[in-house]
Amino acid sequence: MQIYLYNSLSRSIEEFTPIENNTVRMYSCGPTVYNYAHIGNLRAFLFADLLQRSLRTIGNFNLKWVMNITDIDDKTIRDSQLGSSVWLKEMGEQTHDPLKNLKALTKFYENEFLLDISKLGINTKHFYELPHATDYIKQMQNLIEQIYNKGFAYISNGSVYFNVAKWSEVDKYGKLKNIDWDNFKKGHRIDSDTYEREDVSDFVLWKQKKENEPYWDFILDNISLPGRPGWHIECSTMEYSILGLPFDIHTGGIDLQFPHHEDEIAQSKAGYGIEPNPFWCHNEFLEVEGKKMSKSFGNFFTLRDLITKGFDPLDIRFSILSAHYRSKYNFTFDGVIAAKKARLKVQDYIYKLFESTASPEILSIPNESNLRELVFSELANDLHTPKAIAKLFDFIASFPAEKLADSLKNELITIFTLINDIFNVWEINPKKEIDLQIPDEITILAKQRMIAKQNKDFAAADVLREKIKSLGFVIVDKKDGFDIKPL
RNA sequence: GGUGUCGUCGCCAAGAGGCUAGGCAACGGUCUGCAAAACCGUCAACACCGGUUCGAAUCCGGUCGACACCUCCA
Repeated sequence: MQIYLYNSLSRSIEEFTPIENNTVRMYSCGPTVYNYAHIGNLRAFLFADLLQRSLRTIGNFNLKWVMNITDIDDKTIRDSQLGSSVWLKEMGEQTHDPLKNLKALTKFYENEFLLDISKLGINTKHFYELPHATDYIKQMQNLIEQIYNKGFAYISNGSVYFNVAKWSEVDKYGKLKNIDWDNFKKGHRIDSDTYEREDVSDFVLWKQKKENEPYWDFILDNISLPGRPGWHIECSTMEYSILGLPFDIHTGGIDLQFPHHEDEIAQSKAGYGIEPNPFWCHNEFLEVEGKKMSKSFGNFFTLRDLITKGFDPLDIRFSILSAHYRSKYNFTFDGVIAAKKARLKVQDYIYKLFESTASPEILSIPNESNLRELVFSELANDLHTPKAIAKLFDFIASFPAEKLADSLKNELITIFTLINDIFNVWEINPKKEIDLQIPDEITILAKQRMIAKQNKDFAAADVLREKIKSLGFVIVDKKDGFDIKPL
């Protein structure tokens, strides 16, 4: 099926076709590993996952999906410095080597990050590579050198800056976002580095080392510049080194449009001479209770915070997928609970597909109600998950599982398997009878209740049911007996 | 200050000139001793004020409100 995607470059929905045959090369801006990922971060990764799964399943493309791990920046350096108050003992002993400390901290959070996204239903086997910025220092220096040699960079106080004014003579700077440069310069941008730049819009390619910071040697134009890379240069370099230029799609949060992605385009084009990628896809932000997530509002949640509160990561995945990726999503606990119920409703339907129908009433499904077409055509239209889900619910209501002929059920199992290759929140299996350990105490109370019930002493029966409930179990009456389930 | 997005039923969330989106909740029913679950059914909304139009949530202007970006940020 042809896939259409909104492209931030053209600000419109475009037909997507890969540059090279049937393989899509996609780069996603990944995490800076200085802390646990929060749900806002995770929305961006869930969006990238939705996109790559849709391309695989609906577009039938092979995927080369690359996501970088930023393991060097101001925050990772700050938090890994000797004596850091946020150093955890799980990271090991700190040393006097700043680079070793940096690696220990970032490795720890990288592992936690990979665990988190796995819980959210992202299959880490889908990644072609998860490159680390610190493994590409040489390549970054090489790119900086090319930019410098072509005259689009200058050295100032031991750092190297990109010359935006110079570059603007050659190509547009501001492709992804309209910037009012006159007012931009008047704006309250405050940066300690400002005075070292020729112009506030210039950005750093290479930062001079400071005391007790990790650094790499770098000789540019016969000048020794011990330091570390700027933030934007890493993506340009890794895209080039791993995927090659131009590649197909670049994803990231909408906040990265400017300056990060704008700077990436400028760097790649200035240095390598190639516009990096034709498609830019950005996801909107997630808010919590209608507000930007921030620690001061008390609405800042990491995935593990939510798991501690009893939320299932798959329900978080489904709740985030229930909003379109380009609209703000208002994350609320009630929303996750509603998503859970909706998700389980579909799950129950899937379970029923594995049960045989004794006297089926529905023997065929008309072509216009083909579930695969209904759902995939919505997803193919700029990943419209809310509509896809609505179509799914319409279908379930129109074709109840208990009325379907077995042959239809088998077809639907195949279709649900495909749909779940994208959503990845359901089990495409018969319902498993879970062997729960019911405490003897509960079983005894339940038996007492059944006896009271048989004696028509319903008052006593209700008291016993309440007692069982207070102990965390619920009694479900059946024709001749009862089931005990955890609350 | 500049730029942009958005205000849709109790909640979440689609729609972008005429055609019931959907989910959760609520209410009624089937089932049950009563429940729970499940299933069936009901229900409603387009921030405000003007304008364009035969017709406006949808287009235009204004007002109010929310949020974001311009600084590290998904």
